Amino acid sequence: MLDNIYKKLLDHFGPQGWWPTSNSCETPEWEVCVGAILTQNTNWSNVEKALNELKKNETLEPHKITKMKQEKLEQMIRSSGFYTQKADRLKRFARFVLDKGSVQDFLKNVTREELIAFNGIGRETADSMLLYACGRKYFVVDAYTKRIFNRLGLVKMDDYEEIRKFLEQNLPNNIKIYKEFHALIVKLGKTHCKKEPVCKTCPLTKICKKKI
DNA sequence: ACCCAGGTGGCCC
DNA sequence: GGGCCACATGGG
Repeated sequence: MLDNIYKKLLDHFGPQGWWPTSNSCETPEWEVCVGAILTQNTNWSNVEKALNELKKNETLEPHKITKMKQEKLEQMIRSSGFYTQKADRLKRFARFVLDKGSVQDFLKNVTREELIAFNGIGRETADSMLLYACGRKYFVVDAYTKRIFNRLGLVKMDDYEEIRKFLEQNLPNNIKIYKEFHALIVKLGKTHCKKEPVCKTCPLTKICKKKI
């Protein structure tokens, strides 16, 4: 079933290529983690501006962020919104990562529980980092995922962990599919049926019981 | 002038 | 466990 949905979305939209990173960063995985924090309830284009600002000034690397004045960091990431909170989160997170030894040590050893326990990282941000930076099979559940799978009648709840487990139990054992599927769900959510329940052009129309 | 965006934490009950 | 609310910018 999920297989079928995945194929339809992939056919319709094509590969989304998440998570986008620039080639200019020494460690793309670190850039993914920074992006994951900056994109909390924020349009990606605003996040890109903030990331470009950090790259332009060569201050994206974790040790630079730990040393930077909070006020300076706030101004550099201003475009991503909630910049006071996010600057604080980034500074503490960079410290947290470096205290693991290195970015590579962090990626290899950090646990989901540790990430969620970190103030400023919730379930979705944790799973985004685990999947797209650490390369581990955790499905990222966002508001679109909840909305779409509820309207498809495949889940009947709003609970993050329940939905994540449902997806992980029914998805092929393939990390590329985890990565691509989440991105495709976001694409679908952004482009179709924002104002329910009309969905004439929805690529899932034929398998929808309810409209997405 | 609204409304939304690749959420989270802190309250409150 | 869920229901509100603040947090803030930029684009449609």
